[in-house]
Amino acid sequence: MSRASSLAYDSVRQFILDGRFLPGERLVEEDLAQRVGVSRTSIRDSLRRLAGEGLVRTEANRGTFVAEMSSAEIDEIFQLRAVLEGHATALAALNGKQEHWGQLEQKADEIDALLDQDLDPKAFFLGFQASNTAFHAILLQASGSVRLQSLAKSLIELPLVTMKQHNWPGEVKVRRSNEQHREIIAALRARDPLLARLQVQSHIIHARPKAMTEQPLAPVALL
Amino acid sequence: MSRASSLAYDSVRQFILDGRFLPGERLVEEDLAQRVGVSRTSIRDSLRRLAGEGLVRTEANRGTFVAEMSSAEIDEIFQLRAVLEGHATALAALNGKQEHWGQLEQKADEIDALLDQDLDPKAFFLGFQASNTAFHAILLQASGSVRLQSLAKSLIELPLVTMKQHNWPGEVKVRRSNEQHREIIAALRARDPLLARLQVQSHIIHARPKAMTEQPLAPVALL
DNA sequence: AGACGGCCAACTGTACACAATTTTGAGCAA
DNA sequence: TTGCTCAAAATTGTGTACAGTTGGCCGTCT
Repeated sequence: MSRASSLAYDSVRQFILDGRFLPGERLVEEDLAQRVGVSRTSIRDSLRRLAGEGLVRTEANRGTFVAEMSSAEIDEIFQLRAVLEGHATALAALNGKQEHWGQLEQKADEIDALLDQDLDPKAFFLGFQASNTAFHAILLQASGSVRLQSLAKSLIELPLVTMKQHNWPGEVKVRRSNEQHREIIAALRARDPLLARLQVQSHIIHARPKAMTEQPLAPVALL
Repeated sequence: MSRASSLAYDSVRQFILDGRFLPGERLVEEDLAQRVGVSRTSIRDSLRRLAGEGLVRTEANRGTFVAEMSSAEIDEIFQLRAVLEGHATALAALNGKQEHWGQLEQKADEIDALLDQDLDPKAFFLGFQASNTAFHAILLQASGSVRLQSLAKSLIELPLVTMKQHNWPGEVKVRRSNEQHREIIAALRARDPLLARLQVQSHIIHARPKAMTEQPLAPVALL
């Protein structure tokens, strides 16, 4: 599982995250093989891995397709994120190091800088998403639990595949979101696992995309 | 991914869960291929899937090995289970159907029956483990969240690989454990998500294997 | 026209052969 | 004995050929 195989994995993954293949679209092995420049073997390898992460869905003898997610499933995933990242944050409050708090603050600063900079919406959103994802990644790292980290990371990127078309947070929401980041950092500095967990849960539930459909979302049952 | 491939997956998985391959042991692809009676291709396929579940660990160009877990990691997994199954139970309290409560009760009855039956320890343990796993599987099903279900299921079986040698719950513990099962069912019937969550968390934390090493376990940070 | 059935094309599933890499161990020198 | 070198053996990684399955197309029958 070396050069060709990881190249295939990275490429196909990127194709999906880029939106070059849309949810529900069929991924033809030979086609991918030619695009990436490796053999079908390596492509199949990567599709198995991606299926494990939930980014694609494979049907026996019929092919593999980019995962589609209903808004109900996306909501489900955000609730799971709230649970897992909440736990991670509680652990971080207990085990995290000073350096982590600094890194978190840096990401929050980056987001504030973006807000002052007034870029065009697309560039702004991309920048925000990068810093925001990094913030949550650091949070997970600070928990000290590798398994928790990998579980949550794959959950975080799942909705991005489908949400690309819809969700576009306004500037106000980003401001409020970053204030929450500051509050989370404060709770971590105070080594208060309960408060930190609650704030992260609230932060994530707040961030879930609403009104993708007209149906009201299921009530949140976190505590 | 049909006949040969799923046969390979099921077989290798069983080999590991049976203890025919011990933690840390190397899994040679051709060897497995001969045992199962399929080609290396299908075996490789199954190893990729198992790696995704965390049951094996693959090193580039060096082979794949049955996952080894330190007692710290196992403890970590039990805490994650407490978080995830706790959440699942809260959802079950809200969304579960009457039929689920009946199924749960049936599993609890099975365990009580085992206790009255006084079998030899080995048979007893196997029976208990089957019913107990089924109980938790039903709980997850009742949550109505497929994703949560699959995440938790893979977490549940991870420690079994390593714990096979060590953990052997005494009869008293099983009795207490099944009382907790009854309490969980009662909370579900009362449709009380908070109580149900707390009881499941307590139940799982209680069940985690202690004293595999002499070191004290990390404190639990659930709420 | 519509339903049925069989053939063909496209694609996935499986096996195998060859390339690349790692491990083993024999031979040799200090 | 210990440590080193290097080549052979073992094992994984990759490409390709072939087998099996699926789904659509087209002709036939009612």
